[in-house]
Amino acid sequence: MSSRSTRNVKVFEKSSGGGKVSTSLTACRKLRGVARTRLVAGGQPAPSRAARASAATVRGEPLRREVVASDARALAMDVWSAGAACARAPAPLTPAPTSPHFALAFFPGAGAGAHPPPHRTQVQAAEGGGAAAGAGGAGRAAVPCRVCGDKASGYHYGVTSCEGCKGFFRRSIQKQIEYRCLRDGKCHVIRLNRNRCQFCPFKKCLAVGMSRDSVRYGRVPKRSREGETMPEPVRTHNEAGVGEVAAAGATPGSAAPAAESIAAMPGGARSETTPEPGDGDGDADAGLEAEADVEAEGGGEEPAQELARVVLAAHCNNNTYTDELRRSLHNHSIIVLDDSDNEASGGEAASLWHRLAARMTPHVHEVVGFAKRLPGFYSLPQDDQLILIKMGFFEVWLTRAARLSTPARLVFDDGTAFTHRHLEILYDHEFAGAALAYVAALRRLRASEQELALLTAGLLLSPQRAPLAARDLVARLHRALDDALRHLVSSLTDWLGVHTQAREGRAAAFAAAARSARALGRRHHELLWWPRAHWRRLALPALFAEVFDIPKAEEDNDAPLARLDTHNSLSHD
Amino acid sequence: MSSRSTRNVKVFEKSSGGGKVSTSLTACRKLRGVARTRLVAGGQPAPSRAARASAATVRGEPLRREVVASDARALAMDVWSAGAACARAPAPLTPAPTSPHFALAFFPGAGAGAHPPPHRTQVQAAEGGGAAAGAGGAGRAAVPCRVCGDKASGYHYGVTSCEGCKGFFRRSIQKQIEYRCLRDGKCHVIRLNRNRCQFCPFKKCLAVGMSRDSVRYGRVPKRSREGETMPEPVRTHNEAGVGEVAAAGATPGSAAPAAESIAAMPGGARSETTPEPGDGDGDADAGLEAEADVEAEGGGEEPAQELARVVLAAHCNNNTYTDELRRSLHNHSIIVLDDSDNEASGGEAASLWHRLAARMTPHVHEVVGFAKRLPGFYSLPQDDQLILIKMGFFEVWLTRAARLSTPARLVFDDGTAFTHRHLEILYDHEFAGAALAYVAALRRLRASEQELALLTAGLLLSPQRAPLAARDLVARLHRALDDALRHLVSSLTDWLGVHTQAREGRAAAFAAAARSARALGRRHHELLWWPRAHWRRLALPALFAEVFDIPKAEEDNDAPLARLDTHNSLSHD
DNA sequence: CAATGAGGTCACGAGGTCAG
DNA sequence: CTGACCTCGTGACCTCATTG
Repeated sequence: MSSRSTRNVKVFEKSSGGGKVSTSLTACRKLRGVARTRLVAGGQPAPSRAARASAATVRGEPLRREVVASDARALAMDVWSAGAACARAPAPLTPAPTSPHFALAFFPGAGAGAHPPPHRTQVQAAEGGGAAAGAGGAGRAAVPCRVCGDKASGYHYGVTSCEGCKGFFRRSIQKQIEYRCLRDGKCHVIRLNRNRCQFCPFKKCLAVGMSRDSVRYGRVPKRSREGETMPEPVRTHNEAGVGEVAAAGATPGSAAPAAESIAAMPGGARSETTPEPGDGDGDADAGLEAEADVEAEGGGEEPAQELARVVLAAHCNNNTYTDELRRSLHNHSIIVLDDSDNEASGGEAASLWHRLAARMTPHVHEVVGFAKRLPGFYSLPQDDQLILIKMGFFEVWLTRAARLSTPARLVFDDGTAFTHRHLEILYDHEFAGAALAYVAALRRLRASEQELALLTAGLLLSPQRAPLAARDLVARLHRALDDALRHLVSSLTDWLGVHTQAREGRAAAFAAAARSARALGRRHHELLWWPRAHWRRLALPALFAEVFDIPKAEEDNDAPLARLDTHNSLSHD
Repeated sequence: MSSRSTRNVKVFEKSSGGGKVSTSLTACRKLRGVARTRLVAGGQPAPSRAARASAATVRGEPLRREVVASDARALAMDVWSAGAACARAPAPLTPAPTSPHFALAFFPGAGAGAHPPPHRTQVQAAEGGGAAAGAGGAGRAAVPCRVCGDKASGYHYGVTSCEGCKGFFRRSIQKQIEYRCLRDGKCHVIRLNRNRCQFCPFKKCLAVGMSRDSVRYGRVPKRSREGETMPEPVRTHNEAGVGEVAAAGATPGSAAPAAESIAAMPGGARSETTPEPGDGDGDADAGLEAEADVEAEGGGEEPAQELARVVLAAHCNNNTYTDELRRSLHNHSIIVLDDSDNEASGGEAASLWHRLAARMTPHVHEVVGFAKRLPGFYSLPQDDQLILIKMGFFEVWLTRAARLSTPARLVFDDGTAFTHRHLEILYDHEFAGAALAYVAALRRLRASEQELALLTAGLLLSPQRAPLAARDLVARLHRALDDALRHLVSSLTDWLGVHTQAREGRAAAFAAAARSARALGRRHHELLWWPRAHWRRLALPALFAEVFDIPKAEEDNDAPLARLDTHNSLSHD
């Protein structure tokens, strides 16, 4: 069967719907692992493409690295288990209906019995040398699945993963299966035992950032193909325009954290399972490097700048409300929700809550990812981490959303907008006004990416949150962030030749913004009484419900996150 | 054969007949693997290029396929859909997949993944200057794709668009794929979710003016590089009898069924079948986006200009009464119908009706194509679409024909002319005079192509047409067109340094022309009593009869205009 | 020639399939 | 149920025709 005949078959099939063609595949397939590219290349007229292709296609053979991975993990665990353990037990003041699982979902490390290793250093050192950085060759070792460590087959649902986890995740989502762990919900997910339990692996999938929304279609963007690992435009130092420059540099990674780096993910933190970014480093986001640096030594730079850099990276890699998105939305219509469907007692409110939840929920992931990459966050007790996220989410989200919004409406990343009226229905008149005012004020500030990063980080790490077990630590972290922000502002305005007063003014403005945000956050939590009261009828997305402590469908109190992002268009009854 | 018949979840449908795709997916499914499996034997999965290529390259014969959503339930997690679409059982954990039947019946559609915010091409942006809204002229970073907002890579098919939308549109046209929306056909198309649905993005493509006929070779006219000015969609090529030449060298395909129905047209589009019985009028929608509200901060074009651009594109691509044609006709003799053959009671009239129909019918295609590309037209209920076309056709046609005509005769594109006397025979004395007067008035206006486009668009989208279900929407659309025309007129006259009065005068003149046209249209429909009464003897062209609601030869009385929707208007020829 | 857009190419990932 | 494998739509790039 020559290629031609195959073609014909194809054609034929194409038109009628048959399912063949594979014939020729068989032939090719045999050779594949060896040098399929080569073959193909030979026949192709375009040399350049062939070259590119081969470089891209040829992948090492399945390489068993579990051992390595395990080892690394074990190491990390040892180092951290102590602290983690301590932290977890004592916290008696859990917020509302916090289910341990919620925590687990976000902090897979805990599930494994230890905290994720903030110190990637060791791991990376060990791994990095061997794989990526190594000899200049393009020889990249098999990339590990971020969920189970098996050999990844590609980038699926936003995460470098294997066929198994990919399929598992797909099925879970499609069929909306609810899982439950027979054990303690802390199974360690690795290839060897990933089928023992479904709940834990699924949880892990989510934890590492799998989401149907994190799809990357089409061929991989840039290179990352070429052999040499060109040290990305790593900004060695913070120059005057730090904020801007950094933003520019890191944004591509953030808008597409997923796409760009095979290693990095929006979900943020890498879990203990994946010891290292593998090849991803080449185009891995600067953020990782920054973080690594910090942990490693943090030498050279000023602490404040260093912190700012890390926070910026965390921000850029976990935020989809980018300027770019704003720009693209500007050129299109903003869709104001229609008020068509509703009426009935609270019908409209219910509808709005659904809409709101649908658009807000995806960002929970981002904020969590962001939090996880904030220096020191990991060292907090688990419960504190949860509290901070639950209490700070709205504030951070609103602050980010301000970028797309206008004084008249809150605009989401899909272009839909909530007007004052909508907010009024959801919350109340005062709140609606206050929220929009906050947004407007923030916009007037024209905060840079760097400033936003520090501001939101500060909102998240607020020591005055209710019952924090490690309030002192949080306070310390917060102060550091605050200093960094002030430092940044003054250095910037300084650079711009602004008077001291103006400088102070800007710093004060940020402080005021933070206060406003926190006030809004508090009020927001109070106003959640409505959805809490109507939770049964609302059936909001699980994750949304979790963050805001809204009771959710009774049945599975165990597998809360199972439905994560499986938000659904609910019933209108 | 069996192997052929089993494909995926895709169901194929032969061209015409508004075939429904209701065939069961399930049925097809099981068989499939059998035929295929064995190939696997070989070994590794080789993305055999040969196979791939054939699949991609071959332009199969015209084959219409309906891509059906593989899993309707997938939308469960749709975060983007505003209104929850299918209300599934309230039970949150229903693992039960929606019955395929259900899915097909209501939400047959393309299942697709989501698009993440992945990669952002390395934008050289680098500068963080304030977002000077608008006129800055200075280096405007990345121009956005008019379809999805992504970074545009150029001007494709008549629209500034990105590689993705460009490729998507090309494939859609080449393969003549029929899409369906899983939801309500109102998905907001943006980069982030453009892959979730195919129907809506395609609709959007058409809505913003994409057309294969809008080819523009060579470098872009002048500026427009950033400034966004609408350069006349050059209509470079347009062979003689253009009508709608079978563009695409592709589709050497078999004999394409001569689309003899209002349905088929190049501007082609598919309309959403299954108009929700409930809210036929549907509110705003994608099509509207073109003229929908634009965020206050201003961004891209003025809504009016945007609308004008789209309408102009639609006009230029669906009108053979061009200036060029006028010029070429000038160099030849206008053929005045001779009165030789006739006599007999009405003999002459019958003959004239035939001649008229023969020359007018081809333009039905054009007007339909034009209508289909008017922003918002798609969102109208099917019945309204039909009504508007039926009622507006004559007016639009006459307005267009004015270009070739003279105060004494109506000239068709083949050079034949109908004098007052002819018209008198066909209609009546008053009408003949009025029609010629209208033509004369219009000629005196010396309307530009852009003005003509907006004028005719306004004629088509007249809210006062009889029983429109979505009269409000039509009214809105009409107002937008009206505004655009007024805006155009004033800006133009302004530019020419004309006095305000003259400006007003011109705007008023167009308004008057529109009124005249509509009056003529109404009268024309009344005067159709004659051909309606003599339909049996006349045996006029089906399409002609269809537009004017004249009984026609028995054949298919069933699906007269019904074919409008089911038809894939993209088939050329 | 350079610029530009149509169209082709083909790696890539979603999602389906079906032995195991 | 799992997961290796398959098909196909996607979209970043590439080639080529056209035009200033």
